[in-house]
Amino acid sequence: MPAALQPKIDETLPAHERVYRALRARILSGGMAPGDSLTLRGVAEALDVSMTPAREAVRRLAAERALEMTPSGRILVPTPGPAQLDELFRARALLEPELAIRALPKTDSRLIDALRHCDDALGRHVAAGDVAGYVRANNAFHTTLYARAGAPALMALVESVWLQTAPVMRRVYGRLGTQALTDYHEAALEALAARNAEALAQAIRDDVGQGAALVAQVSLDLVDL
Amino acid sequence: MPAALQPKIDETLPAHERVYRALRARILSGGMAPGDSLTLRGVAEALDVSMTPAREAVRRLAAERALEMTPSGRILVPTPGPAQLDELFRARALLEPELAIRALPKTDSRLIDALRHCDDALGRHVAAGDVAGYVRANNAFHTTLYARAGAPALMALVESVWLQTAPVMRRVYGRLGTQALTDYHEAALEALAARNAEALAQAIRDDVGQGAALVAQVSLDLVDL
DNA sequence: AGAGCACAATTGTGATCACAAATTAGATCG
DNA sequence: CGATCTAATTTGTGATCACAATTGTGCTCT
Repeated sequence: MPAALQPKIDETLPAHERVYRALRARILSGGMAPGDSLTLRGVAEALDVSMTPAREAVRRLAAERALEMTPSGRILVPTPGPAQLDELFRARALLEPELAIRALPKTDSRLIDALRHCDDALGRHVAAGDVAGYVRANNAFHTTLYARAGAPALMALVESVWLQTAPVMRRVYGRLGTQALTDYHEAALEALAARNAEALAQAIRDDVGQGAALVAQVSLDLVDL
Repeated sequence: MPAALQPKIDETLPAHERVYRALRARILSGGMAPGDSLTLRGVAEALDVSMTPAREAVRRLAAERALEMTPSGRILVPTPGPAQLDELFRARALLEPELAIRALPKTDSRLIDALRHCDDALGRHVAAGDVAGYVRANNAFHTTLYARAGAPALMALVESVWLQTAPVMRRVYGRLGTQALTDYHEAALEALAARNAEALAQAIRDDVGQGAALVAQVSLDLVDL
């Protein structure tokens, strides 16, 4: 378990919240691989808090299915099988177009600029072969768009799914080296600018579908690790 | 905060798990109204545990958005507004047909019998005007069906949504007295027996839509409480 | 050399306590 | 009589500790 767990953390926040955000950011950015194990004392020491807030943060992540606590009490990053990954991408395909459509009427040029900025950064990271940067920019694109929907309940569901898929995606992109990825974000941006709800939904579905296809392609290789 | 918080609890389970299940069951069965407040010491004392496991259980429910912890630290049952209720029923309309369809190929006569049993009990409770019984039977019907899908990731998402809607539904049914409710469960059972996926999905969508309509009908009256 | 076993270290669980912030209650003043 | 300020109480937070179960390790015996 490497250090550098705390990039930029507000000191005034409660300890359990700081731990939660640190772990969450690390999971989303691909800093943890499926099967990795954690200890409460390790997390607590890394973030300089006691065991109590560390436990609360871990249990909160476990409730979001981002971490798993085995009956015996061990804490580990879940290893979703092909069936579970299918569930998760199906949930994305159902929920994310809804969020995008709800964001559409609230879209302005500033949002489109911000999204285009995310997409540019994404393209740069692909060109540079920076997997971590790619994952981060991809997260930023979707999160920025969906946040505009102003739908916290739906957003929470999607974020739980992203937390569950993040560890595998990091591995998937690492395997494929971000090669030959069709950029459906461009299509989404065009639909956004044209105020075309159906085209937007389709672009999101395609983007999710591409992720699902990549995972399916690699998931067979992953079993033998 | 009344007693009778523990109906039937395994003593061997960890304390935090017992507390979680007790609170969860109480929320799902309509035992808590939106805006109700809890205290860690109150929960702990009611279930005869210390504050630590009570806190973990409450925070777990908070992660599932079944409870809310205000910045100042108060614990209360959320009061979703019309916009959030729309989100939640939209999520149900998107996710639950998927679960039903996944349960279809695994359906056998035993499952149909179990579901019909739930539906019968539901009808009895409607006739008797037993709101709590109605809510419980309705939960049992959907949970039994969806569990057959064998899709834990999707199931977790749906359960989070149910936890969020449960407190309002109890109030809604209490207001309407379970009057004149079209029983879409019958249609679902027929589609299940006929192995008709589309009809099944439509029955579920109708059922969810009816719930959404009821909430919309009553939500205006609820603001002035 | 490999399987079985006992001992030691690790680890999650839960209780207790001190503390600070927030809420409530009560008294006082206008 | 009502508003406001103050004090007492309530309440969540987080640290520490003891304990039991699990895990890891090194040794022994075959």
